[in-house]
Amino acid sequence: MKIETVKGTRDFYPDKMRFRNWLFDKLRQVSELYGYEEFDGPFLEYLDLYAAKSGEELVNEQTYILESRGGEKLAIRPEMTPTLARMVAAKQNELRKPIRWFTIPNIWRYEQPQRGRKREFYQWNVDILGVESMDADAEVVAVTVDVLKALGLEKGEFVVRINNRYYLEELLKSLNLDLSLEPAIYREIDRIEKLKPEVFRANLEQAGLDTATVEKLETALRNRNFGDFKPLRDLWERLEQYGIAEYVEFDPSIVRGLLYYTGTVFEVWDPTKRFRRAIMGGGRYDNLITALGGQPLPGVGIACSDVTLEEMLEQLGRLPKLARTLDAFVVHYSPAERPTAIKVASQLRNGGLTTELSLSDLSLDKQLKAASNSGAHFAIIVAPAELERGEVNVKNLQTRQQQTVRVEELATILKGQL
RNA sequence: GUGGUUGUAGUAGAUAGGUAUUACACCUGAUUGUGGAUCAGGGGCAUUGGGUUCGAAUCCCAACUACCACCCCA
Repeated sequence: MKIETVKGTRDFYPDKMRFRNWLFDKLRQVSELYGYEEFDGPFLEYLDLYAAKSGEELVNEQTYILESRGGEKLAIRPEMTPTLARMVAAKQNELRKPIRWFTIPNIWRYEQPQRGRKREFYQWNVDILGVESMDADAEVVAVTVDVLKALGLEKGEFVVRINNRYYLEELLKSLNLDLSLEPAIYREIDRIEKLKPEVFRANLEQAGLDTATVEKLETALRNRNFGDFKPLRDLWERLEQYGIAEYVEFDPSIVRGLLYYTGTVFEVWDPTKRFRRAIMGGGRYDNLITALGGQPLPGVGIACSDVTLEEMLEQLGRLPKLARTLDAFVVHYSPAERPTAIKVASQLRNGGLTTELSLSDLSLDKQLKAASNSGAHFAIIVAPAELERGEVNVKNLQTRQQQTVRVEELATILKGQL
């Protein structure tokens, strides 16, 4: 019987794990540079937590739902923001404001896997709560830009497209649109880039708009100038002060699917359009905490997945080359030297050097080959003749140069040469 | 959930019905105290399950995977 991985899941062999750790380290470093603290929550939540605000599609179609033995409906987390909101609401008064938190949880969504999209993935979330002004939104965008730069992306390789849902609302009002049509209209607006113009027009006319209105809407959505709409003006002023205005652009067609967003919404895109989808997404959610029983507390956050980031880096040829690193590999000439080899290895480890010890009595040839394949900087060869003088051979596996070193000085000397 | 493409050793990549090829990797060896070269030798593979056929990697069906387009999204 051959058992494979569950559809849409991944094994992280050490090679892959090295990349994942590298990625997470970058995400943590940048988050912490801005004063964000890491948190985590449970893998399972009550389904009700998502029922209210996450959006029908996400909850009904994409969430893994299971029943506990006690008959309660549980959900495997399909996103992290509701957990964050629940945690914040539960201890709202004792938490220092503003709340700056980040997390990298694994998230599950029942979707058709394809490139850049799995069923289990890790999702970096950065959130700031307790700030009403656009200062918070600007900070989140700044963290986002810095993360992408830290991952090695350069200007022109990504763009943060920003909109404000209230701007869009006013726009629709100015066109005298029936507000009951809004969800349908938003949906089409969100997809405008992917749809052919004819299809876009046809869809909207089907939703009840007349041709003249559709044309006006199209023109308005092409507008890259938000005029005197204050929240966006405030935001842009800050973005300029951060020095990141060159990485962002205003795009009135950004909507986002989650119901809880209010005000600012933004997405990171690949300007070359190699990805026909957002790489990151986020926005402001001013009502979510009250929806979960807390006092009013505004929030802004962004999320992205390890899968899309990896795909993005790969497409751009920016995947880091991460070799396994090991300081020393200790080999011995014959079984008689093994006790000393063990002592030598312990000594190196006590000195803080990562050290692998050969555990077999294979020929020196084989052991050196193993040392070479281990990725170690040095092979330490414990052999009888040198041992009589209290010395071991140290071979630099890159330069192939060999030196003789007194056992007591080994750790110190190696540290100096790494 | 819908439609399409796909699946050959660890990896890459031939094979258009007749005992599966090659490269790299791997293992063994080349007078026994030194790894990456060279040489010689070696093991391992047609996703799975059915069907057609004297005979299937090859044709047909199904399942599964990955990928692509919808859908949606990170």
